Amino acid sequence: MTNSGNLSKNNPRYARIAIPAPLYQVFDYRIPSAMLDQTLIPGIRIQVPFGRQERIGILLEQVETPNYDPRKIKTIKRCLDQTPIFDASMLQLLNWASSYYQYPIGEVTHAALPSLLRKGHEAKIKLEKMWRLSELGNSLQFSILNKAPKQLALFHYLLKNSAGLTKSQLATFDENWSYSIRALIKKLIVEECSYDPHSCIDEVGINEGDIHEDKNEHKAECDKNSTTKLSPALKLNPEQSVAFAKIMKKLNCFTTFLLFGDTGSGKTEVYLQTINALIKQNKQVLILVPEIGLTPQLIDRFKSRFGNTLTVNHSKLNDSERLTAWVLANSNKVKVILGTRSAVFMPCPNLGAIIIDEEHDLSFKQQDGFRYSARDVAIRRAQLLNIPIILGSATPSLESMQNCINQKFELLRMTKRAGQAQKPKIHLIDIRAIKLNQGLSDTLITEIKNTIAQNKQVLLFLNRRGFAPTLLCHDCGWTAQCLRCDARLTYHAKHSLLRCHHCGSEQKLIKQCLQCNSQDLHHYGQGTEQIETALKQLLPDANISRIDRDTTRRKGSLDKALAAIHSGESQILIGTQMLAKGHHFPNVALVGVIDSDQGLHGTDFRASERLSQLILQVAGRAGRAETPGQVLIQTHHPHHPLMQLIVKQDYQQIADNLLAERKETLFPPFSYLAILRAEANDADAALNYLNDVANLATNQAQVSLLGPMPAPMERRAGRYRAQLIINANQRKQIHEWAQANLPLISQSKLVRRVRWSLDIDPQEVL
DNA sequence: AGCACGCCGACT
DNA sequence: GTCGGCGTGCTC
Repeated sequence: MTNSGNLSKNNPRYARIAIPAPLYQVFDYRIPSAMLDQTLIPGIRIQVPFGRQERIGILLEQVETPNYDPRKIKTIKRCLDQTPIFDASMLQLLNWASSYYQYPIGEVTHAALPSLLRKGHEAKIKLEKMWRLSELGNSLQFSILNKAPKQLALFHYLLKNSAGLTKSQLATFDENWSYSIRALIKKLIVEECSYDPHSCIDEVGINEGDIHEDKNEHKAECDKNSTTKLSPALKLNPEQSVAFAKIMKKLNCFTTFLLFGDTGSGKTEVYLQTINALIKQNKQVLILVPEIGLTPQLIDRFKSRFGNTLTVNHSKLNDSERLTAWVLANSNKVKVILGTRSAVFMPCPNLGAIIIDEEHDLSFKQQDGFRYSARDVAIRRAQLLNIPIILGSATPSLESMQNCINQKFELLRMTKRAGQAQKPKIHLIDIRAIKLNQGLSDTLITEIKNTIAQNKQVLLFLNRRGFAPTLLCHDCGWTAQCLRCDARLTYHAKHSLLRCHHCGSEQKLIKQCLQCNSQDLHHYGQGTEQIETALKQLLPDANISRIDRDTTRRKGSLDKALAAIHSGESQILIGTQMLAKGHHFPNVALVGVIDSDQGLHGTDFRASERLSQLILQVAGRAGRAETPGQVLIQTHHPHHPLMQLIVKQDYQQIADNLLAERKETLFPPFSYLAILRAEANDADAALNYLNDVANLATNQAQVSLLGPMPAPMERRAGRYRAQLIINANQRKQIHEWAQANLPLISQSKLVRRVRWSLDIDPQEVL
């Protein structure tokens, strides 16, 4: 593939470049003679003229014969890198992803980089900003600061630390440091500085201690696995030991493990010890967790174990923090790379294993643009590098379960709770024909009271925020609908609003029916806000925390609420799935699922799978420490077979049943899907476009097409949506069909009127 | 995607 | 007469 070395110097050489543009092709450029002596290694960034603009692309390879009229070929403007920003295996991975997900290679390479690198920033990081006294400041009489005690104190502190102080050092000295510093800078007493740029991190590696304030801890971790300040490994129970031993046997070859471990069985400890083993071999480990699961708690747990050999890739990092994380991972000094979906593309020059926690989680699939599955890309990455990958879950996806049956994955099963904890007991509350108190049955209310009386916490789960999902006119039956979506508006009592949860639009609460002017408007159904209100009436003395998107919108409010829960200040927690994932609440003894029936009649073929995963996950929040837990599920379908299996907490059986169903109906994992979606401003454009594609598409691959049909919620945010489902027995057929028809899809004469997307292995068939 | 070109309607 | 609406075409 890379033939740069083999070409004779006399032949004209062309650079084949991936350019970020929604175009399914690569672009060839002439290499200027000045660059001909340089070794242009694939994977470097190159700036080129593109149309009337300039763009930064990635060199894929050098070729002797361009795929374009040589007279029209333009010349490279400049190289941005000496050493490749993507190594050979990463380029291979990106090429694979581009063809697998049928997405332009230039966009794929673009998506795999932090934004500063996309914009042409050097692949190095500036060291942390620091402040020190200026020459003037050093020769100063303090007396002129007598009227500003804070500034004076800071001045003395800086005088003692002539080399300068970092943001965090200053912040520990005085939390309002930035005001004082700014004032001192204005007076020319203090100047900004940073370390010598030559000691910047580059591909050679970081200069120990320069980045992290805590030099000792960093050194300790880098030199030897001295565990001075770091928490020690826990003792593994027999099941954990077996799993760990099986992983250890395959450290040097590609194996996909499915660590199917019930809640509390100690999956994380298996990860941690695996990581430790690899660090001892000087290898790196990449860990991906769901978006919602990358909590401060989890980060702390990893930090306390691996100290500064860790880099984290939050969704909340800013551009330069992202670049720092990227450079650190690339430097190979950082051994543990922890992140969400996009971290699957983090550079790891010495990667020894990949871990995907909660592998069934939806957030591993990107839902717009480049619609990749980080889990599947990670498996491919592990395969290319010939290293093991561990997928962990208490409720694995049916795809992964089937892959174990097919022996594509190696199953590691853990059923015992680690430590003292016992499995919670799950009971159903049959709420058919039962009078409910704002959605709550008497049984549930009584148990809530009992639990808090015993000084234990209660967690109530309802996957619907707001006060009530429906506002209905009692006289004529009219309901408040969103003007831009085919959806009802949700009543939010606190702000007296009607909100659309699909497009975000909101309006003041109306007092009169818009159809018959009646004032007899009622709200129906319950949301988390209503449950909170109801419980405040029922238990006026209880401390209640509600956690959903409405209460955690402001930065830091989630952390605050979680802190109140951990301190025991809150006795009752009400939340949506935000609360169900990733958190440990050791003192929760009762989990209540207020409405379990939503998922039973979903339109998506994965609705049952998702429902059982979610309920079992919520149930797992109960009784994690020595407190035995109880789970109560309110349902109208107590005899539904799925509900019965959920009570038994038998996910294996649930999966077997659902797999049998999928086999019968030929849905994934027994077939493969792609969806061509389209949306447009007028009602017919999207359907017309999809009809055009469906009618003109070549079908050598013999796929079956379902539709075109309107999307289940046809209108959303004022746009009409439609979809065409492509279904086949073999993965290959999907790709053949997509490849053959992509020109038609992207260039149909009706395409200008729509926005379209092709989704390979869609997760939501909506 | 971005950007320019070009062709039509409604303004100072 | 020009400003600017967005339909169309192109990017090595």
